[in-house]
Amino acid sequence: MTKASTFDRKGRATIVDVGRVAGVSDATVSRALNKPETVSAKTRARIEAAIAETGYVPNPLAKAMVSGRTYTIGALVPTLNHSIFSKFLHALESDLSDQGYNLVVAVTDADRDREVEKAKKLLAMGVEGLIVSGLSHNADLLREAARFAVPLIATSYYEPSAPLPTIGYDNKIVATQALAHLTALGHRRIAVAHGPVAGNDRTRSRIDALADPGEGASLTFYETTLDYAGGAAVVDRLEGPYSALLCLSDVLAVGALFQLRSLGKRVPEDISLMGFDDLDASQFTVPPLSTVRLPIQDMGRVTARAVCDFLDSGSPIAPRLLEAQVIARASTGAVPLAPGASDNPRGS
Amino acid sequence: MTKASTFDRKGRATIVDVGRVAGVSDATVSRALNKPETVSAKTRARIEAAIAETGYVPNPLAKAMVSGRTYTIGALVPTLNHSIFSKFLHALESDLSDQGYNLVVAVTDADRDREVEKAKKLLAMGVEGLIVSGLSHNADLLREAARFAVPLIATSYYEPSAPLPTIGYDNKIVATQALAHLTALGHRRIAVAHGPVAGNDRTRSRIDALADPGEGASLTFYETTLDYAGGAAVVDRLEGPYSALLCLSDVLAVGALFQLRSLGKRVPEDISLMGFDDLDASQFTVPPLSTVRLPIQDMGRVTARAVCDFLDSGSPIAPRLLEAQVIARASTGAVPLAPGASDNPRGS
DNA sequence: CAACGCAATGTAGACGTCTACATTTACTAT
DNA sequence: ATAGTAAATGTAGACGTCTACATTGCGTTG
Repeated sequence: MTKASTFDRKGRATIVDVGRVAGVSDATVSRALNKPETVSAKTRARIEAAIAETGYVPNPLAKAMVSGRTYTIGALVPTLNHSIFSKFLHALESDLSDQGYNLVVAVTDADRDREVEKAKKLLAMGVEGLIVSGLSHNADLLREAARFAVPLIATSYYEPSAPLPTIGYDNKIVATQALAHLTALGHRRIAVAHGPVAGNDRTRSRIDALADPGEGASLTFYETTLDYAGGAAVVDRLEGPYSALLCLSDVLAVGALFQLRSLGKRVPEDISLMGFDDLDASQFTVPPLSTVRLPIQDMGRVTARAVCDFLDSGSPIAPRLLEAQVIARASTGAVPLAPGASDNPRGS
Repeated sequence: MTKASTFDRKGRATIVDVGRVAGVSDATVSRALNKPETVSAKTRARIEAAIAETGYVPNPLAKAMVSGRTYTIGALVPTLNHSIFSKFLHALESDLSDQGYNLVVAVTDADRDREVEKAKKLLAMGVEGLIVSGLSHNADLLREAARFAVPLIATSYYEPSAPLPTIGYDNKIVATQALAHLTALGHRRIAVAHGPVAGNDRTRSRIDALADPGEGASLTFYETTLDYAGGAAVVDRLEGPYSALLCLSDVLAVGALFQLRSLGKRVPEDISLMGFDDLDASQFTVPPLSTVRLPIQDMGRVTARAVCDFLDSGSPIAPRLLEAQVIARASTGAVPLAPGASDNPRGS
């Protein structure tokens, strides 16, 4: 009943106030809180009453200061508007949380300078680990992480020789898998749509992997903006008798699909369409989209485990390759028998 | 050049070590760091050298402990897999960051108990503010926030009489706006698809607002899962001659659209289709989706400002109504003249 | 040259919690 | 009863940084 009025030096009661009220020392209160079995039941009861009376709540900062731990991990992502990243964060948060860690999120807008800037903020607030996307970063990022002696992990990428541990898929292999799906269906003349290369090493690698397609295939690349409109735009720019359009992102593929259909092209009869990422929407488009499912969930899980293991027991963080999987749906099919017979009335 | 070897009591050099090397007291080092103008240029130079030599990096925890501030805000969202939430967080993070705050994210999976649980974790790590979605919460949530004397804001909701400040749109008004768009086009028999009501007060309010539609309109409600498949499923369950399908989420509408098209129904000739949220994809579907654009970006901005203003200058957090906007696109049209005359040959 | 004022730096203790070690208490076994 | 022991609690100081106040030193002014 006694209001906390006697304790509000700056408002909050401390462990010492609790001790005073309960008639014990602050050490005993601390023990009652952290190792209840070491304090007698009677005393514990008195302390609990005192806590209730004073409205004591532990000061997280003091605790962190003593333990030197914040149980906080920082993640830097280019954007939250792409489901690939939000899914990753979802999985990451889930697992970190299970292991008692919190997740701080910072958005970089794919800008390397902003990335370092925000990384510094995160470090200054005490994150114990830093997770970034991809491999191309401002050199200061590595330096800062090292200065603060905080582990730094790159995701969405697998490159064992990188200067920092990478956890993700191998973008080259993945691109090759997608291409293989198309060539196996007989496609040779293939258009490839992709988002901006600048500052996006994942896109870069995928393209590189396709540079020498083999199998007598010939690829033509179309760069565009990474959104539905970009996918649609590529369809308008398409030249030549492609039998397949490979989009290095499902967002592009869905955009392209809508545009193809509104132009009256049939998928896959006129042109096969393949995406990348396996968005939620991709299995519900008409026709359902063939795509490559990236191991995003796994990536979140594995990354979370790796950081936590490192922080909890010092096990070093090893690079880790995760496998992607081609999902063949109805948007890809065999090459039309008469390849030259492409008569499309006033198309595009 | 001298390695940090003399300072690694537990690894890191402290301000005291720097002082020792520079031949000054720790207070002077602290000042050199925080109010450089109060220390002579000569000393400052020596201190900087000492910092470089020792590899000193400030301990965020000690700093936070003294200042009593963490500059960290916690956000609890049901999921990160829905772009409505990730967009909100994107905007929120952006603005918080501009004002010098960090954002900790926790996912609740729309489970109230998990919500409190995670809220406690966030409070225990020292967040200075808590942001949640919607109005229905475990009672402990309010209590805990109060115990820690941390402001708690509900978003995606506007309800000035709520026990906590709300920043968002009025779900009833918004639903009414959508319905008005359809009735203005002459629709009277309307199917309404919505996600699970349990634990989702936003959906609840929208439905309530439609309970008494007026205008001689008659609505039938279909509950389904909140994903593309759910939207598609509703189409299959539809009974009766509806002239319009109103989906209380664009995800449902897009799912429904795909399904309608694969059944050969024309939109909007056979049935008008309206969504809710204005997803990125919604303007690129075929036909583009009429929808209600929710002020998500604004909500992030306004919420961020409100918390920061409160923390920085104590201005109380006031409820705030944000306006939604009907976006009329091609998926909605006038009611067909001969409502019964629906003869479409295997379309698409 | 004394007195003053200001700039630069040092001293000391606070912030709230934890913990190694010391002390007290109570009980058991002889 | 008495030493011995284990359980319960207290004492003191550490964690790293900040800051109010005290001190030092120097230059200016009359």
